[in-house]
Amino acid sequence: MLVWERPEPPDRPVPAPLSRERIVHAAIRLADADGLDAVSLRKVAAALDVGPMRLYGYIATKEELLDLMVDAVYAEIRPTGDGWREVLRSLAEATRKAAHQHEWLADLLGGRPQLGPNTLASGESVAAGMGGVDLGTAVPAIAAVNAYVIGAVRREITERRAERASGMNREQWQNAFGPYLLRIFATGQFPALSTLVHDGPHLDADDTFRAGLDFLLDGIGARISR
Amino acid sequence: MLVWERPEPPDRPVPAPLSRERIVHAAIRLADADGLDAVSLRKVAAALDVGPMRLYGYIATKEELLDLMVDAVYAEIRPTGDGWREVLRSLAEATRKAAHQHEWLADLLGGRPQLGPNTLASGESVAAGMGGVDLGTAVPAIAAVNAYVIGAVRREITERRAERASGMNREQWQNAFGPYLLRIFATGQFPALSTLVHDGPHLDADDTFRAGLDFLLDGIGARISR
DNA sequence: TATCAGTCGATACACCGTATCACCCGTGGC
DNA sequence: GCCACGGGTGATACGGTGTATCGACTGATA
Repeated sequence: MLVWERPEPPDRPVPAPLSRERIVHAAIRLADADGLDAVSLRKVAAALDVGPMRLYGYIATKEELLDLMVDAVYAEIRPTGDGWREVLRSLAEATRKAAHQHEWLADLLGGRPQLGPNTLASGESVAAGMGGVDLGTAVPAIAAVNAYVIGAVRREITERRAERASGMNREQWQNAFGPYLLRIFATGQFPALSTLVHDGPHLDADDTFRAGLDFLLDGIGARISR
Repeated sequence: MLVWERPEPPDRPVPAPLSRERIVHAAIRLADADGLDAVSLRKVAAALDVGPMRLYGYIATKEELLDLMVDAVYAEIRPTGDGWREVLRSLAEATRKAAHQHEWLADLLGGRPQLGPNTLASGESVAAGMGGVDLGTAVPAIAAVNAYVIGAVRREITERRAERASGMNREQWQNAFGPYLLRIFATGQFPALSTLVHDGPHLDADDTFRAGLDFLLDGIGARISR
């Protein structure tokens, strides 16, 4: 058998070897582009030019893949700052920023126990930054900030999607849901809510997030200095 | 034709006519029993002794069914109390209680815009109870409490499921994940986190939820009385 | 060179949400 | 009283999902 009968095909370069990292990265790219629903094992495998079953040599289940995706994003979430307040604020802002870059994170945050290396490293940064605060306060404070961030980011991304789905900007959104809400409010069933929506401030997403976070940090601060 | 020729068949009573309410109720029962994954249009239809396509005469899509389920649960969430603090606390506790009775609520909360009648009625109760608080504070305060509740409930239910999945009680959970965490902590990569887990308080779910909620309400109170 | 072990992926299964459309039944018109 | 029609119903179908199974091929070893 002659050597040149099996030349290295130049237009089909030898693929990089499969790995957890390549799989997770491909899944993240799919999710970033088309949302979490676009992440199926078949599509991830296809993006890697591989049969679907091949992935099971690297991950046990789809849930594990989702967990790995979350942990991969946590690589970008490294709270820093001087003092507990800056650290907790940094944690919140970094998580929110990550969710802006990867909207699907909002669907996954808080939905599974996260014990991956990057998540733990993020936790380590927070724990280290709480130096001086007594543990009896630090533990519930961290838990509270985490809970707030999960919920706030979830609501924010949900609202963003709703706006995007029905037209583009907030004005069009009001045109879409406005009639329905106007009709509801016109019935007079919800007078206080109507007043609140009508006369209340129309904060943007940034201000809303920070206002809530400030409430929480103020409350924590009051406990610490007590 | 004689009257008794068509008696009411006693063992096959005429089925109640189909309705949104009956569909939603059946779906909630399925979700309560076996989780959200057990809610498929086919199973809901089967529970109602009906073909799957029949449901599309009452709901447009599965997402709409999920929205209706959430709104139905909001019928139980009617915050009451004297003064903004009691009202917000009542909102939080009632939502948490509902999630305890319907764990799937934790998966849905905050994941879709909720404009159903019961959700709006709940919002009305909150808005009405905030009387006296200036709107510039009330709006972000309500948003913050909602965000906190969504995240806190999500984390709590997630943890409860993890415990239930790996044995039964907290001790068994520690035996399941303990070795992994011990090995991680033994590497010394996460000293601060390790200290926090080791020497920190081990609050139960009730205390954790209330501690975070108190932080938030304290912070809101500081703003109101300023 | 022959055998074997192990990896890989094609195929299969059960299930999903939902589009389509033939059928059947009840009703109105003749 | 009979028939044609129209609309609601639900069987069937389609394209997708996660994953179990298992035959075939590959590479290494005796």
